[in-house]
Amino acid sequence: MPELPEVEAARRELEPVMHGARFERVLVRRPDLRRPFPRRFAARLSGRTVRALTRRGKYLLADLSSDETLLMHLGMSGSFRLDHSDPGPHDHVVFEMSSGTVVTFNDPRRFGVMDLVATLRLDAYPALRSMGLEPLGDDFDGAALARACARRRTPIKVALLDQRVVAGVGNIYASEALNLAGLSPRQRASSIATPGGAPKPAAYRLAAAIKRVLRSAIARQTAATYRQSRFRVYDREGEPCPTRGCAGTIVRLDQAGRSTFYCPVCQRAQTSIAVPTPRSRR
DNA sequence: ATTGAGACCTGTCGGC
DNA sequence: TGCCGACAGGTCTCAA
Repeated sequence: MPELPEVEAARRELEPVMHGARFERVLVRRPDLRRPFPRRFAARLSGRTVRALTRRGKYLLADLSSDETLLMHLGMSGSFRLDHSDPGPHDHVVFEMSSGTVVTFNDPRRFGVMDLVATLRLDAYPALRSMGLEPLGDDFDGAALARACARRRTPIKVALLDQRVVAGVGNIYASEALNLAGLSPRQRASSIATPGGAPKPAAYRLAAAIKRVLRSAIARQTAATYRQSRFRVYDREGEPCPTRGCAGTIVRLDQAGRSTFYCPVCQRAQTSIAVPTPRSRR
């Protein structure tokens, strides 16, 4: 489930019941997710008020009145539920909020994370410290993307999954954005930048495609209609490429152990890697 | 310093 | 029907 759009959708769902509310009771029904919970987890939350609920990449951040921040990551299979049903299997954490709502965290695979850190030291939190720009932020554009990709020799698809390059993009939307931008997932990340790190046109197209794909996914998530999302290429091996005028067929390929879906016709590696560019300075 | 492979954990789905 | 392997939208660590 959770890449940036899904996490943002969760944030928007939780915000009304958590923002300004107090943790009345915290139930930890299992001592660990991907990592053990921080010590005295429930006690440190109880009685605290949520001053703000924000998102950074795939993390949800609850700013607490105790000057600590609750970090939540959904991993591969995490989700929140707002109801009063009895806890079932894989319901690992239950928050009873003063707003009257019960927030239940469910995570079958337990790749999720819950952590507490002093808000003043939030920036030093390892996963956040090295995290790249927010793709929906104003400062993320072709130039920023090119800078982040310059000098990376991995395939561009693999680079997009690296949270240090762009925050919040995962396996689905990496494939989606590359298709929309008409870029091959196999070309080197550095191929969208000049040797000096300046953006090539592909960098602008890709940055715009990332924004567009994420925004439309958020809109779909937020829509009350719970219909299964339709993807351009993800999980569509053998189907026709959605690009207008393209007669290609989606293929699947393995990159760094993850599935990539793309159209070999309209996503041909543009530039054969080394396009000699005129003298450029660093 | 990068990069790839393996590990973590559980559920589901397709094939035999 | 039932079993078994392959695979799943994410990180983290380790070794080359």
